Amino acid sequence: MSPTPARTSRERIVAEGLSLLESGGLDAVTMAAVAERVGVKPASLYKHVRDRSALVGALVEATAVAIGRDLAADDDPAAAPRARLTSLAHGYRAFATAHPRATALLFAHLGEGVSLGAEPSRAAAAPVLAVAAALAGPDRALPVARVLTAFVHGFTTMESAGAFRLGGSVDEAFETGVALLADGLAGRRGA
Amino acid sequence: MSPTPARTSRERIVAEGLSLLESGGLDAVTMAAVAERVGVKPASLYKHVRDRSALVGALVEATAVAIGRDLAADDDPAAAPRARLTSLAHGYRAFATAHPRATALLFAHLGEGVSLGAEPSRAAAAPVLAVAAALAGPDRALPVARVLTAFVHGFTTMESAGAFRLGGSVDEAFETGVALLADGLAGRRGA
DNA sequence: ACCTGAACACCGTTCAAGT
DNA sequence: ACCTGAACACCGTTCAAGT
Repeated sequence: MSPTPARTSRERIVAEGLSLLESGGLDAVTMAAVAERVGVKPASLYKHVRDRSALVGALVEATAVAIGRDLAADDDPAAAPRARLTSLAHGYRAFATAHPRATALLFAHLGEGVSLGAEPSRAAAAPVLAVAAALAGPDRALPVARVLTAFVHGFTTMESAGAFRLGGSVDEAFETGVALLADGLAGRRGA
Repeated sequence: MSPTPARTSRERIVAEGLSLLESGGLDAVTMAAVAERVGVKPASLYKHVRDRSALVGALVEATAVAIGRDLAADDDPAAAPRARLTSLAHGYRAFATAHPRATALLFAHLGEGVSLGAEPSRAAAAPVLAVAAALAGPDRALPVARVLTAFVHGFTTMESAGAFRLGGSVDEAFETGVALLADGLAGRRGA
């Protein structure tokens, strides 16, 4: 008579999906594996999630919100713009080191129709836009934010994919990038 | 008596795999789909390729060689370093526009063991290293090349994933990035 | 209202059997 | 020496039946 209460939740499903993603890559995020982790049969997941691509979309969404929260928490609007840039870059890299697969997925082609929702997208972008505005002024904030995100995302993606195999210090390369962009912005400010 | 001659080849398989990759994403690169394209049954592919992950590895390898060739062909060692950087950045972006899925795969986690061979990796990196050396000197070439690749790869990955949705000119953002990096390098040259 | 077992289509892979 | 059909394990998904 009484309808059975939910034995799992979308939150648990997303949490276990993220865990599987980091431990085994996207291929390991299987409806069967997620179901087993949350203690339910595969078919039951469809009561909580439309299908597997919606689940992957939810993983990306959760990741966007998390990185946005981390970066916003680390940002100090009262600090010097260059210090804010350094902190932002280090924060993104730290997040990418902790969650490499999820971070790589942030800007990947998912299914044809699948794309990040407007709100999570805004949450992730806000801290970068704020720092870019401080560095380059409000009317140059958007292109500068895109450049900063591209560098920091590209670098960390390559790093966690194991692309830097010619020796040398990867940390030094990252600092070089941050410094070059900061110097470029400083040079332009007077121009 | 006479053994049957091969009805397909690794080259055709790779070519059709790349075509499927660009038209439908990595999920569309199915042993069945590739086999049908090359006119053979799925099981026969295993005479030419170890398994699906080796096939994907071959797609990445072919892409690395192709982009290395394109970038090297466009580079003019006699040109001014800044012009060479601009040409390199535009060349990478043009390649990524023509082959977005393959370019994104260049620095993706593939299977656990799977990683790009040394030779294709070197072929792809060589033109970037050459331009970086011209811009920053031989002893700073490696970190600078990493920074340039990170920006250009990150930007084009985000662009083809449809990440730039806040309006504004994406072209302008790309030029901003190239100019910032060039300015940063120019400023540092005297330091 | 959620969970399950059974079923289906599809995919990667192997292998004995063909030529 | 390469190709094929048959077979197997696995995966995503649906749905009628349970509680």
